[in-house]
Amino acid sequence: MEIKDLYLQNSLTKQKEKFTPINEGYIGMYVCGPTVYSDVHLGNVRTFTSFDIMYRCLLYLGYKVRYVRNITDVGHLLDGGEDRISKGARLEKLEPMEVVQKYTNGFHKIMDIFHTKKPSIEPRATQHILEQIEMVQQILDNGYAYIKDGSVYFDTLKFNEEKKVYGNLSGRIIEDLLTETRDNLKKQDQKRHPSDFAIWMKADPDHLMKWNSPWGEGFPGWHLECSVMSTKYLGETFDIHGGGNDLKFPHHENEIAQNIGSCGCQPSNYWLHTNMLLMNGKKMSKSDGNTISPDELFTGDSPHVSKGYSPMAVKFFMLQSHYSSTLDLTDDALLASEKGYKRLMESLKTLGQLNHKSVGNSLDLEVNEALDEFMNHMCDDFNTPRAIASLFEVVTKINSFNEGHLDLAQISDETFARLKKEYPEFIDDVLGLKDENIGGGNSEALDGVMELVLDLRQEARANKDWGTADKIRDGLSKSKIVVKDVKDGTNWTFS
RNA sequence: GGUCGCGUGGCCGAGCGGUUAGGCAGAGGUCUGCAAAACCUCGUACGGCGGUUCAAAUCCGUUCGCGACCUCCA
Repeated sequence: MEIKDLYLQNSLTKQKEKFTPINEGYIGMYVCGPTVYSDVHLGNVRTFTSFDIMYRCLLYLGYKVRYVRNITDVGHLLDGGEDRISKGARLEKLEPMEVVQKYTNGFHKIMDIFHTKKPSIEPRATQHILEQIEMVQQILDNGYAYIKDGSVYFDTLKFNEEKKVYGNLSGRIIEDLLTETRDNLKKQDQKRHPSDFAIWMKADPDHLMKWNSPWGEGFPGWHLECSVMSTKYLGETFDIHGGGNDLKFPHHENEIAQNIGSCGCQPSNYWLHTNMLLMNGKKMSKSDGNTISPDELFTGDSPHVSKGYSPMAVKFFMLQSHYSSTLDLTDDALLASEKGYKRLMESLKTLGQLNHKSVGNSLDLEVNEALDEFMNHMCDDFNTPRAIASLFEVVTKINSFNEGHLDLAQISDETFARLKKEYPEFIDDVLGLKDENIGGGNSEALDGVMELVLDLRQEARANKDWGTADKIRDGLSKSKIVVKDVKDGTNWTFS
């Protein structure tokens, strides 16, 4: 099968390039996952939702994708040199792995709520200590690292002199890095150069998470896990590497250095970086406290929002901007997105109710064009805002057909079949948006009740008993059910 | 301080040399018992100042404002 051309903005080359996979029809994609030391926040959600859309889109295009997203459960250092996971453990009097499990569960729950697909493999750093030790050894053997008092450091200066690539991704110049950090040398006493970084850290006796290694008891450096796990599951060079753009430096830069330093090859052909979610114009950040949790957003229990917003409304809000742009979270924007999302969902329901009988095809072209545009925009670096714009072209068509403003008979059977098939696929399979009002177990019973109630109201209306008709409508509205009289009957939806 | 990015109509947000982004809000209309919804029409926006060009929101220079990274962060 012929797969449609896809163009990606590659952070490594800073250019938009036509995507060519290493193995035709197959894609290896690695995304840096969360560090599980506290609850996820919305910024994490935006990033992983963005990559989920990419994953979905690649699958829809017909690729076989192995999507690897790690869980970082060790190795992340705090300012004081303390492991993040250990810190969490000490504070909550839990085993480190208990902390890891707790927040991993929480992360999974939120990703489910946002209707994202599970990655093909979700490896953890602590499950790959042996491989990490091996990679440290390889880097040492290749001469790009040195041992200092039980720790192993990556020798960025030597690496750069030989390979000339350090700083390519993040646009740093190694000489600048050397001078720029000269005044904090005190914290870097073991390093030869300020830009060097630890790939293996010696552990203090009271450190909770530590392993034996050829260099003594210790734990792996943060950047190492991604180098190791991407290599293990996707090969030394794979297709796509993603992550938040705050990981570009030092994390991804160091990751590249480690891969090249151990096997001599560039880990990924295409690097994609998602931009930050802002709130009040500032980066939403756990460490700064400028944050809102998914739950607070759902319940509205936050000074930043006037009410609660459903997960899909929030997701739709995120998809209305490009993944590589910053997105400022505001109450007004959320309000607007919520309505747009509902209109989109309504159109899906309306489409399902259309009865088609073709007598012509004069409207085929515009329907097909709008449908074509969706994937065209998705294949242009996953331009979800434009793709959604073309979806709204279709919304208008569907509603016009429904209202009789456009003649549904003027599209061919073939086009109608395409509309019925692809439009819901675009929304659900590609964008991962689902109708939140469907399901819930009691909908069958509710449907029956509603049918009866609306029948009664219809009788009242037929008798011009407006008082009763309006009473029913107002009463239902208190239960968040909106009644709409259309030309041949009455519809209802949740508000 | 160094590096990079951004400033678009009331709000959010695409576009990045010439053609309608889109959503929400607002105005008018159609429909309707009323309402809601839906559909149709409408705003002529691109921080300031210069420049390049037949043509600039889109390129160049400059200036102001904002943000990100340089330290853990998606």
